[in-house]
Amino acid sequence: MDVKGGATGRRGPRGSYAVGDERRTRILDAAVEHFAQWGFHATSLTRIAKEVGITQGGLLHHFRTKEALLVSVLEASDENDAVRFFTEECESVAEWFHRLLDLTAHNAQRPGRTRMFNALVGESGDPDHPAHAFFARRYRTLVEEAGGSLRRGVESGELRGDTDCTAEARQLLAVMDGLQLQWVLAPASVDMVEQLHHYVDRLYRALSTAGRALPPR
Amino acid sequence: MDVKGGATGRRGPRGSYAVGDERRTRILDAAVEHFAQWGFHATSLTRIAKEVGITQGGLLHHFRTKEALLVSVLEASDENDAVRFFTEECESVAEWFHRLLDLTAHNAQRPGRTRMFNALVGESGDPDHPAHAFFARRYRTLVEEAGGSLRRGVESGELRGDTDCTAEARQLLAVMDGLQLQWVLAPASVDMVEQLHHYVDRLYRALSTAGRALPPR
DNA sequence: GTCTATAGTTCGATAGAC
DNA sequence: GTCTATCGAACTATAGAC
Repeated sequence: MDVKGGATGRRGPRGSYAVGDERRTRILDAAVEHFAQWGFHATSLTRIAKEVGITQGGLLHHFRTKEALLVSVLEASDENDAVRFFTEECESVAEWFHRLLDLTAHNAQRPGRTRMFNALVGESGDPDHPAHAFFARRYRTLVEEAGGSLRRGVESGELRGDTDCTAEARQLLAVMDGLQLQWVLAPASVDMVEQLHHYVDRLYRALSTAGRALPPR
Repeated sequence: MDVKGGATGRRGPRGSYAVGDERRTRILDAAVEHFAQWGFHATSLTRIAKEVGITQGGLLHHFRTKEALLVSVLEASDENDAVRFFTEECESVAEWFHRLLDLTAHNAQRPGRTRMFNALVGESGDPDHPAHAFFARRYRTLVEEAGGSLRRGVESGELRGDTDCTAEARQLLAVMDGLQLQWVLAPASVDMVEQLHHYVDRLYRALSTAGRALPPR
């Protein structure tokens, strides 16, 4: 959580940059909503600035360019997502599946971020999109990490030896993303958690050596 | 394939609007690529016009507003997609699954349209987006039709009686959409057809009364 | 059917006052 | 750290000539 420029103030009660940091956070939060609604290209810095009560010039003091703002938003939100839920080691694949359900439940609690990811992932198919490299790398990483979790399950004997871990990882991510697309368009009609549970339940039945449905926590 | 305004000219060799129709088609094709790259809001009519060799004013003769162009693009491409692949009755669920694989293979052959759908679906989570109603209705329809195909399979005895047709339909659409997102970002790393085949194969094994993998065509 | 011209906005980014 | 002012550019849509 670094600060702008070369600030050297130290944190503390009424620390010297506590105010600036809070403004930064408010900008990031507003930016999420705007990227969600407009995508990157059509998002207006002026509108974001107005929302947090400053001018466009004032906003550019915190983020030098529109693209820098995008990068900050993506990095800040990914840190609290995939890293927290995906990367951590799990004692079992079953537990890891439950973590994915937790993540999905969490996403349903913050429509802004979920909608933003839908909008930006879709846009960033264009190789010239400023987030293209970010999302390409993100999926590569997520497939590797999810695949690794499954592979450990194979090695521990929890999953069958003929499991195609990479393919299953990709498929799992696809289901989660696809459910998010449908949920954003009709939140009342789609229960993401229930749907994903339905999926991992059958998946566990197919892949586990026990051949049983996903055990509860 | 109706024409602009209230044109009443009849088609024929050198028909009165054959030229205009071809221009219209070229505009629509170009628009697909631009909506794919920029989404709706950030797409520029001037750039589309330049691509087909006319001016922005000339383009607006064929489509009175940007939004009218979007609607035309969506309606034209949906007609040749879901309707052709999804709606038709199938003699069996197995055959219907093979049709979905055909559709996926078809989508892999036209990255422009596939990317456009990714970009617009993501953007249209915003209720104010000009395509929001279109996509909300589209998923409602597709879930109904896909669910209907499965339900006929239950009634014919091909699928188990306890199949949750609506949930399976939603899940199937989610997998297809999610795979498209990953494929657009890394076409060389993701084989959509193979991945979907992997999915429907297991799905058929789980849902069919025979309990066997998807039979080949 | 396509052009030019233009009205009326809005945009990202820079520069400098305070 | 925020503001004002401003530049240069792009945008949608309209109006009217040909």
